[in-house]
Amino acid sequence: MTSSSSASFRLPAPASSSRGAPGKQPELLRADGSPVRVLVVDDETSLADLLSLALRYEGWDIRAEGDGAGALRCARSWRPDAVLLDVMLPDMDGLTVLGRLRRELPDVPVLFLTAKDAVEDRIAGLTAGGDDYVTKPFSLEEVVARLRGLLRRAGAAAARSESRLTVGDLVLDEDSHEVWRDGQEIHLTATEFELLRYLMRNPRRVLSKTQILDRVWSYDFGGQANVVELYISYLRRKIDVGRTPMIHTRRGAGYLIKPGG
Amino acid sequence: MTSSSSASFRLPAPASSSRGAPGKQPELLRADGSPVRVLVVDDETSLADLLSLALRYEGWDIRAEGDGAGALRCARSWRPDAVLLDVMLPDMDGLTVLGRLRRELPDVPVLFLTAKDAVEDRIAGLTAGGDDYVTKPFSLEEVVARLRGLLRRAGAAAARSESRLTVGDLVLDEDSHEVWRDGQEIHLTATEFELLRYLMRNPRRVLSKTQILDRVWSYDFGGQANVVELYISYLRRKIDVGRTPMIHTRRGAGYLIKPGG
DNA sequence: GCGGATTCTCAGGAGATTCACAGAAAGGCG
DNA sequence: CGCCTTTCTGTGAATCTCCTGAGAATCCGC
Repeated sequence: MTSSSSASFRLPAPASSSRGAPGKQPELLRADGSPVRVLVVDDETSLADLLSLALRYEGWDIRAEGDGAGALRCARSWRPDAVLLDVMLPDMDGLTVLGRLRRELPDVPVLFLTAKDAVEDRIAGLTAGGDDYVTKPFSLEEVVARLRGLLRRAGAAAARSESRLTVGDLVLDEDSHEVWRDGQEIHLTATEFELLRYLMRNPRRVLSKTQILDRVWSYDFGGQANVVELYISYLRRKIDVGRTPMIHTRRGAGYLIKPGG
Repeated sequence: MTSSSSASFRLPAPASSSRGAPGKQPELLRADGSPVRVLVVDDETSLADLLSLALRYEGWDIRAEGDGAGALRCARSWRPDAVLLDVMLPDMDGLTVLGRLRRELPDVPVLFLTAKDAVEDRIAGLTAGGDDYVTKPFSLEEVVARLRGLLRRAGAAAARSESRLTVGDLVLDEDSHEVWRDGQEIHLTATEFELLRYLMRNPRRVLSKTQILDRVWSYDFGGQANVVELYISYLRRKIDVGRTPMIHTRRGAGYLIKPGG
């Protein structure tokens, strides 16, 4: 076997200032400092494009393939650090692709994309090796979060401590889905949690309602943009009530979160 | 039993490097600090792949072989710390393989995989020397646990003879299968025990119902995901009744266990 | 082979969550 | 200051998730 080129990841020194990539929190990097490589495999071009765009924005190196053959070719030559794999592909069974992929990249984590109606014929063992999956339709935040989780766990232990986001006295744990403000635990619903995570991953940055909608709600959401206002309101009630507000409105622009004061 | 003929699972193949361990408890290591080596011998590729994947995720170094000849070759050159051996191999009798394996690796523990209808006393004889066995179909948690037990007892683990998991005042002994909450012993059925062990091996981490199903139920389970809810309910009745709850539901995400509070 | 223990399906119900709608409140501008 | 726009939030309904009792099927020890 070829010596595994699987990179171990490390985190750059934590800092609160923005960095190369879009003002995000600490980025995952390969051991040599180059960006993490993610292979996207989906035959629906629109989806693949959407995903590629979003993941690129995370500062990752993205390559997309539309079928199993291409995916395998790419895996072989490009050696990605993670794979985003639609289990329904045109040319070959998703599981076949997976099998060959694993033969090629034994230690690379895979995030599966599955249709929601395929839940019934679930595939045993899909998550057995620490892999994960999301069901369509998904939100981009969800995909990014899961992917980060996989990369984090697949990488060096050093990167493991980083399952928490912190802004001021507000802390969010991505593993346990717990949130604390000033040490006090706060219960959030799934949507509230994803919204807050998105805000906290972009501290001090104005996010428009459209951006939030595109990012936190699933891509097929057809409702009113006003849900964002509603959920911001919910969040405020839970984390800003009676304290120095951290969520701020920029009229005509959007919302942002920043440490109190 | 819904004979969901849907997807028979096919998974990847072996390879020789190790993926970082998950956010697990103490890891087993060899004396020199390198990962423990486990040789998987099974002619059913899908099973061998599934096992390789799961064991690799434990942080172990895995190699897989499909027949007795390959197994012996690998044993000789690679010197594994444990062997996972299907007693039904195409080219030679399981006993023969075992015999030669023993000549090669006298002190290495072996975990047998056997069909459920296999003659029990024959296996009993095989395990006389401190080896162990699991019957197909098995759950990954079971295999991993047994393997950990064997390795621990064989001393490959550098002083890490921890057979107990502790989360708050909840204690689980993997050797005796006993469980205590606040000093009081609690009787659990086999499935309840495995579920609790899985939760306790991943404290403060949200585990989805799919993850739990993939890990705690046997790989051929074709039933409804709602068994997980049921067993969570059983567990709560036994360990959380009238006390500070330790098992928590994260709606839309999964379950997690954490010390009271 | 018998009887209790265990595993699992099914389905009803409780409760949580999501979201639209609409009026109230706040901000901005002439 | 009055008016228009944008944002906030109360209400309620539809939906979804989860919990659990009941009972059938199966396993296991004796």
